[in-house]
Amino acid sequence: MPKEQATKTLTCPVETTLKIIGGRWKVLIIHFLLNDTMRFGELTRSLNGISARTLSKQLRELEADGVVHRKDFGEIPPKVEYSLTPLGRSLEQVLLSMEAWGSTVEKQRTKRKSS
Amino acid sequence: MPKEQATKTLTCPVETTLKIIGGRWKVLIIHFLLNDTMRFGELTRSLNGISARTLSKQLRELEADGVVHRKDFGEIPPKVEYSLTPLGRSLEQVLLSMEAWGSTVEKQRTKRKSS
DNA sequence: CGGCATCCGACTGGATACTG
DNA sequence: CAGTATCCAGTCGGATGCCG
Repeated sequence: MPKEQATKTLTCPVETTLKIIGGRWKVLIIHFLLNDTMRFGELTRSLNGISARTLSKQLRELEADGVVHRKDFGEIPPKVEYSLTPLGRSLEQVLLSMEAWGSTVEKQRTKRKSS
Repeated sequence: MPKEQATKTLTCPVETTLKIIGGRWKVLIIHFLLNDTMRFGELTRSLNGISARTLSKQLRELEADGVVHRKDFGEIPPKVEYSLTPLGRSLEQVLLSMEAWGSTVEKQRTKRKSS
């Protein structure tokens, strides 16, 4: 039985960050959770096309890395809420700088196409 | 002949950034090139353990994405220098914020271990 | 509703050998 | 020196089906 374990520390903090947020849907998940606490089903609908297994895995990894908090209400029918930890919320600055840079790349590409 | 093509634009600028710098060695390559223009062999030695094929591929991708500039001197023996484009240099802010966040993660992990 | 188990295909990156 | 060609292994994420 493989116990969930947090991403291994690499030599460089930048790579640590990359390992944690580098998953296919992770920045999107974080993006949504920055606005709201959300349930599993809400996330499934927001992340158009993600499968339950994949969403589950990404969330467990984020949880293991201390970015996401999982609150299980232990009810029937099941109810689980996901939110960001303080560490997760502190990722906003990183995402903002990445978004700013990504935007300049996209602008540059548009210019190249029209030239 | 498979033409090198830049990473496809995704819905979100953050994912664009991730696609471009998400490769196994890319942030390290950028890190070194922020300090210096470097030759292929220098990079090989700096990135301990990377194979020629892998380094070549990562560099071509970074070049296709407009981050790295490749200058071939066309001499025998071959001499090629790699440097960052202005766009590549503008990544420094992104790497700094990622490094800052990654450091806090590592500190937190250390605390957890010692508790 | 919120998962987990199983199976699987695609992609990435590594090892090795060879070349202009 | 700076690659390319070939082959291969590990990982990631998707599809599907089942369950409490």
